[in-house]
Amino acid sequence: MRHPDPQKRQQILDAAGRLFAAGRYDRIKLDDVAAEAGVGKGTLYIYFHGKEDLYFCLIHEASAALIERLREQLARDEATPAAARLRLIVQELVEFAFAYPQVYELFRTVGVGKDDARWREKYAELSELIRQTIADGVACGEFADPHPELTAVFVPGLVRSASLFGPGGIQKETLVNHILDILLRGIKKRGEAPR
Amino acid sequence: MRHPDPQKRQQILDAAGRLFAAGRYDRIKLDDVAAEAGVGKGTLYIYFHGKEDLYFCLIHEASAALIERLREQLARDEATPAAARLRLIVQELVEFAFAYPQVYELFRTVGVGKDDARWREKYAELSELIRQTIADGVACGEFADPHPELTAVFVPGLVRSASLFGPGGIQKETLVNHILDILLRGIKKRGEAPR
Amino acid sequence: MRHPDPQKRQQILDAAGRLFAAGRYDRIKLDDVAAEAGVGKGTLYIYFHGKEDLYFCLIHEASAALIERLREQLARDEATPAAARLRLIVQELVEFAFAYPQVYELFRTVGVGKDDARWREKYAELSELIRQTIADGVACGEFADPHPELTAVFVPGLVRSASLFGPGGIQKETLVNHILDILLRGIKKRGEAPR
Amino acid sequence: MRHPDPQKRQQILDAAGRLFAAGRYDRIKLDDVAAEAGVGKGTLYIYFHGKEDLYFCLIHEASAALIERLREQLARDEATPAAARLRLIVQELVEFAFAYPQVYELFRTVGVGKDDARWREKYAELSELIRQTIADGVACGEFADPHPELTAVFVPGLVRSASLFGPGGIQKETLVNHILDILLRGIKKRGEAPR
DNA sequence: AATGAATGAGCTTTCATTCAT
DNA sequence: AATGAATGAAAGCTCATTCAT
Repeated sequence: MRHPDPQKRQQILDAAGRLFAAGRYDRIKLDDVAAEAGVGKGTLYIYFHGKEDLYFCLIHEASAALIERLREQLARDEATPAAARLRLIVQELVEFAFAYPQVYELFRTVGVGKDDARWREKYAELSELIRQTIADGVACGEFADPHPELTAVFVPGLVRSASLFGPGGIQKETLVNHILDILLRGIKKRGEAPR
Repeated sequence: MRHPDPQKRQQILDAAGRLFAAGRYDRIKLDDVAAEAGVGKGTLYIYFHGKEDLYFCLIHEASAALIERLREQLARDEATPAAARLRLIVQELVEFAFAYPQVYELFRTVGVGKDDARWREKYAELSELIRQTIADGVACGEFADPHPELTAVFVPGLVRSASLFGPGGIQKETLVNHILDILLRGIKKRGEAPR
Repeated sequence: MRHPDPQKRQQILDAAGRLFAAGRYDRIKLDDVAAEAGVGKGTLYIYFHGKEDLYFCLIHEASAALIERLREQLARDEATPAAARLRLIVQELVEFAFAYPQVYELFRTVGVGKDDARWREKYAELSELIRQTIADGVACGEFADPHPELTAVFVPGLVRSASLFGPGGIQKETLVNHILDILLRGIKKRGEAPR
Repeated sequence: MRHPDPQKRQQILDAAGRLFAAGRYDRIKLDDVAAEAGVGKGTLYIYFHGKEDLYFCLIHEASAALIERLREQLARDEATPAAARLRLIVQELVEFAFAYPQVYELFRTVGVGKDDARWREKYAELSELIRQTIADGVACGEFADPHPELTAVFVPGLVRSASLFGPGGIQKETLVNHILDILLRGIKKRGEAPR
């Protein structure tokens, strides 16, 4: 598996992304992927081992890109309070969900079979990034969370729920704020601030 | 499509549930479903229109059952505070996720294409149930939530995230508590306890 | 194969006749035959060995009826000239084709494989009847025909061609006359009447 | 449905012709057609939409070829008397029936359902060709025929009857002559030749 | 005798993969 | 390297036939 022309490889991944995001794995024909990418069907097999491989490469590279962005963002603002860093993460996730709804939709399609080792690994990376942020917040007394590793998996889950099932036409800003509201303060009405 | 023997129909649904939950839609052969159900292949077509129909009936009836249970529970405790009712919902969802992990896993696999109208409808019912509960809490001054319809879709999302990606071996109790903690109070450390 | 209720048997044959005449053998489902006949599917197997048997019984009995009628007619008019007897045959065939277009249509569907021994036998009977009539005409100097056995198979062929492919809305009378015209005198214009 | 290799398409049609002519439509398996043609089963679907399409293409192209030949023959002998032209037609039909008994047999199997529009159209073309020839003969005083359009459908019918049900081992020559005898002069014995 | 639910062999069709060009 | 015609394994589905009731 040499990849003589990285640009053509990307062309194929883009096409595949568009199609896989739009329909179920088993309904996407490689014929269509090839057509959408504007290459011959045989060419797919020069750049990928087969349908499954193409699919997982797609998922893998999309999530790698997302994580990469997140890391960069977080690295830039290392000193800020944990809540701000969490906001950054949520913002980035929402941003991503709006910018590449197909890819976000893709994530949803991933099975949890053993095939998906590569994807689970990426997901674990993402969770860990979030968990660390929360754990930092706890360490510095900003957060109180007995199960940061659990809360961590909630974060992308909230974004996902909202973009899949939430009311249509919602604003990014609104969504980010609401997720953070819930995440940070819950919905329980506070007693009057103690005098 | 008459259904002469409802028991046999259920037999098939059960078998299908087991298989579909364990693997991807396109890898499940109707041959296997028939074998698992202990019926002939043709029999499947007496009770269902085909593979797709079997699949969606499965989803639909599973979620209908879940919603039914929820409604019953909520009806029984109409008077309790909203927080208690929310706990009931989360408990029920978690219970369900642990009791029928296959079905919960099934939900994940549902496409969002137009085919799934029947399923979206069920999902909407579930969300509405939750939204109403939150809205009630807001009405009686117990909750403060500017977007109950958004929060509503978060609730099953949290359960899903936890059961799919959460740390293995977690206790139902712990999970319910943590979800409610987040949902009600968030993770932000409160100011000093009021004197 | 006992036939406990001859009337029910006929009921089935009638229904089958209607359906087989309307469509290709392989497109007719025994389900439909049973429904059309107003009996259970299993009942078909009490009166017939199976689909093939039902089909051939149908053909066989229909042609037997036709031949029976022909024989009766011919027996009644034994003394008439051969041309008149031939007219009788053509009339009867046309009559039959108009009265039971389904059955006539059925004849068309018969395969010529070895399965059809029973039908070929019936067809041979019909041809022989005609051949004999022609041969009689030759014997008494009324006809001149070097190949009566060939002419004999032409006769039902002409009726068939006309009813299958002939112009729609044709009158029985016209058809009979034209067939006899051709058969007896051809289309060649006679030279001026001698002298 | 592109047809990249017309030769392979013909290969398949030939194989299909051999098989369909030998047995009933529903007993012919595409597996066998593929094997007979020496191609993979999937290849059939590159060149045809499916079994039905293959079948009708077969019928259509065979009759198109027959009609083409006829037209050529007739064009060559435009000036000859109508009787000679009719002989040409019968000769050609008989020739065809002997050369491609399968195809002739095929014609018989065609349903008269609405599917067969394409075939009926071809059949109409053939009839019209014959009708025109007869009408010409009538116009120039050679024939007397009050229903040329009816006589026209008789012509292929005669060939068919003979080849399907006629006595085995008959000579082409004999058949052609007998058909023409009947068609032109009938079987009625003429009065004594005019002195 | 009559039924129709159940069956499963066997069909048509699809599509990931290969490979000659 | 790139292609797309060819392939055939494997799938979904049908329906003649059976058989418990």
